Amino acid sequence: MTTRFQAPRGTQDVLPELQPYWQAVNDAIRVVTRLHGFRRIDTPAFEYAGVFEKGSGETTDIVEKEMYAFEDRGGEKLALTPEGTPAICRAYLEHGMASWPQPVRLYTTHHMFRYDRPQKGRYRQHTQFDCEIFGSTEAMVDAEVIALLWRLYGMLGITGISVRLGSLDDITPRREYIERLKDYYRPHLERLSEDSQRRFERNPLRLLDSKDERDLSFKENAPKLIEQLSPGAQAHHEVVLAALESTEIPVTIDPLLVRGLDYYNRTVFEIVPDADARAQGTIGGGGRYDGLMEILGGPPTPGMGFGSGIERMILEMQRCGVVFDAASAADVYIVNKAEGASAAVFALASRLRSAGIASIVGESAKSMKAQMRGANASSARFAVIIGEDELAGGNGMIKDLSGGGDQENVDLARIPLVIAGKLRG
RNA sequence: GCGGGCGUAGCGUAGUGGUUAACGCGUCUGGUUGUGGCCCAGAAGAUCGCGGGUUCGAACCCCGCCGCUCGCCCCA
Repeated sequence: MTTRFQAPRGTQDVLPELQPYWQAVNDAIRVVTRLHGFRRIDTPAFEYAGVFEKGSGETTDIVEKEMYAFEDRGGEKLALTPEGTPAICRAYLEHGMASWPQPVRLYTTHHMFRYDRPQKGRYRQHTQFDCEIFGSTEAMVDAEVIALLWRLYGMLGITGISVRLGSLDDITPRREYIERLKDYYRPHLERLSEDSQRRFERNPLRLLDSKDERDLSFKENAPKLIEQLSPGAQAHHEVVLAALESTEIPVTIDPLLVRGLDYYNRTVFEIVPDADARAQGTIGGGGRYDGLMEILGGPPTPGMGFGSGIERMILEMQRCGVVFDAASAADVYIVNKAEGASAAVFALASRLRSAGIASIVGESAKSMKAQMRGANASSARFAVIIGEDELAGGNGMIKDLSGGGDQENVDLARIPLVIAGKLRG
């Protein structure tokens, strides 16, 4: 052994013992999306880099410093999807979904790739559940999407979380607000933290998100966007809030909620554990993006959606004490101890499986004791022992492993039927 | 990208400069002629994350790298 490989930084193997969580999440996603009339779409693992450069915004961290971008052998600039929404928008345009009945409701689960420093709940490859609704400007749609995600978390047993809701207004009034915000901060620039000085140039909205002590007093007195929304955005916001409050979803208005993507307007939201204020505590978030399709070269098409990290959902499930019983590996474990009986044993296993009975065959080279130990470890309900005596009589010994170990000799041909009956009983 | 903590068999740990690195769980094999779970016995399994340095001697001290983790930036 000279070289030992390990999984690349920020990636992880999902071992069998964790699979029940993934299974539960995927099952719940299928149910909840059906309840809301969403249909599944799958997009490629990589896209032309331009999809994200234009779609997510060239100055966003996701594109600027986290994107896995590369040239293929033909010189095309590609990128592993760092973010789902632009890719789904691209598919919407490419397949003429504007001619489908509107609005179009789509969901997917997709690997996302971002070159970032890993932490608990933050990986270089993670899996995101994405929902998008295209073609509706209605505020009710925003509330519905949030409610869908809320319902999913409920189904998964995730508790102690709440919705943070904000509004980023429409693009033009937001630009005017940003100018007012910069006017407010400009005289104090020298006294701000280094991070905030950078934010002033790159992403002024983030100034309100600072946790640095030096910035706090300025933050408090800064003009808040949510308090001076344009009339249309204000009305929209009120409808979303009222709809959510009508369904007992705990909502707090977060005037400082800023999302990392450029394309959002009006509604933005995050769902966060109450006990965990860190950024990587956020399990899901999204918002409205009425201008994104045009940025990608399509006709004006409103959109609303979210992304939610499945790895983070699972961490929350574990925090909430959600556990699964260890699944048994099979219903039947065949103890194979007859000289030259491999064909007969193989055929028996095949007939059991055809009858829908999960079966594992022991290794004939191992002793009967060892194979019985294997049967026990597999937590199979029955062992079927095929030894010299049984084979000679055309029988198999069915042993019930659940209790004291009752066993009976049964004609080989009848074994699947008998076991099916016992499993039902 | 910046700062802190950690890294010993598959897993959880003990060992903090001096003989063949210890224990529990797990794995494998046995406990007489063909039988599990409990028990008992035995075995396999670790170049002490990797590389370099200090030292007569390093798992233990120093440096670099890799990985995990916590905080920041930011995101799911």
